[in-house]
Amino acid sequence: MQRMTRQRLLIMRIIEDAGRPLSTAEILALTKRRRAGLGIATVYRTVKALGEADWLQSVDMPGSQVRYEKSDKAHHHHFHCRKCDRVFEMHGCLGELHRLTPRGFSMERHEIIITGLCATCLDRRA
Amino acid sequence: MQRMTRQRLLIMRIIEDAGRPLSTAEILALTKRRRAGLGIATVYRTVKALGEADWLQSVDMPGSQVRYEKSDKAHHHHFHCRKCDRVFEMHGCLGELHRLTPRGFSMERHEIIITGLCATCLDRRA
DNA sequence: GTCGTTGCAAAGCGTTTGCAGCCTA
DNA sequence: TAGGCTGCAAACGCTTTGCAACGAC
Repeated sequence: MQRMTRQRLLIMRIIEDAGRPLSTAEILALTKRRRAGLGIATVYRTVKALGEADWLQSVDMPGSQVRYEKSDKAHHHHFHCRKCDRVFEMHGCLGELHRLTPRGFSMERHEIIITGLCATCLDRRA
Repeated sequence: MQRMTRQRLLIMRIIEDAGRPLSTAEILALTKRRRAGLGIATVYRTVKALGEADWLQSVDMPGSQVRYEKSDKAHHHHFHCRKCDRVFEMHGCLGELHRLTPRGFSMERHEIIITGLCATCLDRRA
């Protein structure tokens, strides 16, 4: 992360504007929509570099591609819409997580993922 | 799932004996340990067929391979050891999950994943 | 004997990497 | 102008699929 290039600025702007975690495919599609496409390898290398710089963090969704979001957010979890495959941020968390951890095991991180239909897909189905 | 073959019996027995969700690679390794190796394609096809027959279900662990476990278990969640990469079952669940779901969204499933060190890896480190 | 199942190898698909050329600092 | 960054294409690792041979029923 030593030089600021057109590609990096574009990717950072796209992630900041998204309002939800984006996959590399989504990032690439959004660069094309802005008529400023770039190589998929650059997207992968950039999100990796931005992660190492602690500017973004990855969001692993089970059974789906990894998404990326800015790392300056408060602790939160994610909602995965099974219809449009988009991921949304959910505010808050649940206590009592240590209660689930098996005896003798140490908890370092936790993830709560809710799957279902987002508001848009619910509306469209009606 | 029309014929019961040596390969299918073996895979079913391995999953039943495991006591924790297994990946296709783990299943294959366990068949080899029993000196009864088989093709990796057979493992994939068998877990798919067993899933369609509702005998097992897949456990998607973020950033790791899919694991498989018998589907006759009570509702539970999973612990992922970041050192040995094994996945363990955790009993119980947390209430209040609907509290996290965004307004206008519908929750269908949820997943709680705790990451850390399992008892074995904690002991070995000491 | 039939045809569902297996094993191999090839094909897919998302992700990573090698390398020549580009462009930021 | 140096060398970090990009884009292409090849390589990779995991998963799926085509096809001939096998074996459960």
